Amino acid sequence: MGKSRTLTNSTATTSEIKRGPWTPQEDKKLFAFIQQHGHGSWRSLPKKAGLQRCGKSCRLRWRNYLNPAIKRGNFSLQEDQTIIQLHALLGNRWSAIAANLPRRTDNEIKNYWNTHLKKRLAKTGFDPVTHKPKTAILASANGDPKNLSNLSHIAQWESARLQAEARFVRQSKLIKPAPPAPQCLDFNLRTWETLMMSKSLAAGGGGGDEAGGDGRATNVVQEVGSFCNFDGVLGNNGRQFEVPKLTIPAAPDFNEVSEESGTDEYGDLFEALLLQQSYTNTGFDVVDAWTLEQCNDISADHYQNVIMSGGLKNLFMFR
DNA sequence: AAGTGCGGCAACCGCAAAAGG
DNA sequence: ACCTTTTGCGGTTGCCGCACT
Repeated sequence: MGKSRTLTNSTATTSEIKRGPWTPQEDKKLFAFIQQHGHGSWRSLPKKAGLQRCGKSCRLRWRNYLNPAIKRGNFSLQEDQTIIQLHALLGNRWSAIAANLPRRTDNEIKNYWNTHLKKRLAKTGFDPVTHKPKTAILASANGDPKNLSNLSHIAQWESARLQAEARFVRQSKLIKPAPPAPQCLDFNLRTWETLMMSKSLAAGGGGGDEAGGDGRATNVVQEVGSFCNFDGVLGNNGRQFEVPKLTIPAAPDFNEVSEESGTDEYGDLFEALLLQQSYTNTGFDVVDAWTLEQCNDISADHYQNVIMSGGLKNLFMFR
């Protein structure tokens, strides 16, 4: 730390080793040399290639920039999701994450995480380290009984996460492509639970304020109702439970809502959807995946309604 | 037009693990 | 078994360019 790159170019003491940004000429030399001879020993490469760099610097430059096998440029939505999912499982093990993203380097993924994804998670109310909803963390910290449902969701998430992690380790040992794993943790189940919770609250004769004291659960039901239709029954590995199948009403004019719209009025919801998509695909047996294709079928009107009522995000955050 | 602040990213550093002698 | 060298990894820094004032 603190060890500065002010060393850069300033200390002639370290012989003639150059540091700092690479010039096109240097890139050309390194590239041509490796194309012709391979890199061999990195330590001896600079001399052979006529570069005044240390081997380590050459290696880094090749690995993160010059190597034609690497892909540069914008990350796709799929890649975003993969990174978020794998980070939830692996933490800051960038090389392991990179191994699952063909042609991407660990350095690039690390930078992308730190500059984009971390912020996106934080913005949508998730802790970028634990991947848990911040509100849930707070609730567990103050032991508020009104937020017990949060705790059960956290436990559910954590349990599933650990299973997924164990699975990941097993699969790594077997060196086999990872098949989808059978653990139910999906949007529909949570939606269902939220619905059930709300119904029981309603049946208990409470008004809206019974739901966590702020009427939110009732709002959630209303929003789910305005937003989706429920049907379908499914089983899960012998344990039967009935879970509503989520379908999104089709609407034609959703094109105006896109990822690129960024900071428009749909931005928050869009990010929540992206996040939801990321978590629901964490290698679990997703009953009815909430795909972006489905998102594209949501009408702008629905979006606006939900945004204005301000509750959907809370649903995503397991309220 | 100039100054300032901020975000993104390339590159560096130190440490750990692996490989070689 | 030990030591040295090489490679890999993750955290951090600082330059550069863009946006804003």
